[in-house]
Amino acid sequence: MGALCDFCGEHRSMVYCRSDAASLCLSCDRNVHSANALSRRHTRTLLCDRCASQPAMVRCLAENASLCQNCDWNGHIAGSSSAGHKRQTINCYSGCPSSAELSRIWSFVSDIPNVAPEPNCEQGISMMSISDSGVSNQDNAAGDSILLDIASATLVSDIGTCDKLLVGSSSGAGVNLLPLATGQTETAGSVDSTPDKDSCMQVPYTPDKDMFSKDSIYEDFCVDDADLAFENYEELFGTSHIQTEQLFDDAGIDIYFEMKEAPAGNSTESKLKQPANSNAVSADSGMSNPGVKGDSSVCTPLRQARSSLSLSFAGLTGESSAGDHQDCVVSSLLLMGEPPWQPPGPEGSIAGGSRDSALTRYKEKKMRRKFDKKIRYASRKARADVRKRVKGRFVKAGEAYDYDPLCQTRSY
DNA sequence: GTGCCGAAATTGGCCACAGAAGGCG
DNA sequence: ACCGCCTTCTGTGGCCAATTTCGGC
Repeated sequence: MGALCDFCGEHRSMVYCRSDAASLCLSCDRNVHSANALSRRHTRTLLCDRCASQPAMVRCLAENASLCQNCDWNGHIAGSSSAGHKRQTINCYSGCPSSAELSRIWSFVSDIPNVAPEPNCEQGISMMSISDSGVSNQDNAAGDSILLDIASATLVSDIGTCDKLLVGSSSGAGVNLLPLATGQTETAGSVDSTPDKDSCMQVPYTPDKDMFSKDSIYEDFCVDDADLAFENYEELFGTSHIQTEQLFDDAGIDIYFEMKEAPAGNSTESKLKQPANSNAVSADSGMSNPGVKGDSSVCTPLRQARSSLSLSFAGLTGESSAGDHQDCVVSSLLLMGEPPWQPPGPEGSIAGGSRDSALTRYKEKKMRRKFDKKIRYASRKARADVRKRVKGRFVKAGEAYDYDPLCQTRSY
């Protein structure tokens, strides 16, 4: 740490605002994000203790440090002595929490400076959205009520509940949980840190057996539920049905059913696939970069999936909450290196039947949706249905055609 | 285990045009 | 503020070429 606040340049930065792409001290964080309702929606998280430039994804309990994906990966790379460190997720928050509220929730952060209450910020903790999930929730059974609330909400966090957490609030403190912005999984319990959401590799982690031994976690992963997030998203932002459909198209999710079968211990390959930048947006940019296209040997399906993802959200960047949701929901679902319901390694091995079941359900739903394609303009469809074609292409009225949908005849 | 090759599967683009949307007087 | 005219943009389905994946050797 030690980087200065991007805003005031005086105080040590503590949190990272993804929407602003800025590291801020707590004081400036409150000032900046109390300006208006939109800025209050910016999701922030702790700054990485190691590089002090990226948002922290996990808290390493052994090192007592908040780490971004890159640093987490570098520090807990497979095979290293620290690979078994227990880690917990650090999710993002929004609103204008006071320093007291922050210190209450980020109990592991000992040096939260005092920040004067921001008069413009009417909503403090009630607006705040933070999730401090993981083992500490279980270990600190006597924690305060907020932590317990968070814990209870997080412990049930699977894909199916993700969207609920996003829009709802847990009981009591009214804390809204926001999934972490980048590839961090929503997996509760000990963190299965996924430093490389860009590749199909496996990463070291310390699984909470209780979490993953429950078949129900995997069994309950329901694409229907996951889809809900995107359907709601569509309702909120008007994205076309087809686009949302593409989010979970074959390449988009099938890779998560398939890739877990990849060898987990191939550190060489993993290294090769590790992105230079763990930032989700950057990673996506890289994917859309034509220069990357040449590398067809690396996880092509993933690239395709993410390509469609970036297209789907092409118009939703910027300051809006949509961008935040893109980060927090979509990224966490699709950009993570592995599916949250499937921890790597033997301990995470789930009965093949459950996996097949999930895969089957997904495929069935996908087929349904393909046939359920929404037609926005029935009149256009009606016209297209009767329009004459040449090799599938529409032809001008009166010109020669080789296919007439009405009578299947040719004009020549 | 690896590489090559052909087959199969998937993807994206093209076409014309009615109607929606927006700008302008 | 409302209206009419004009221009631009969008979406629709079938086919095909290009690309990717898969399986056999």
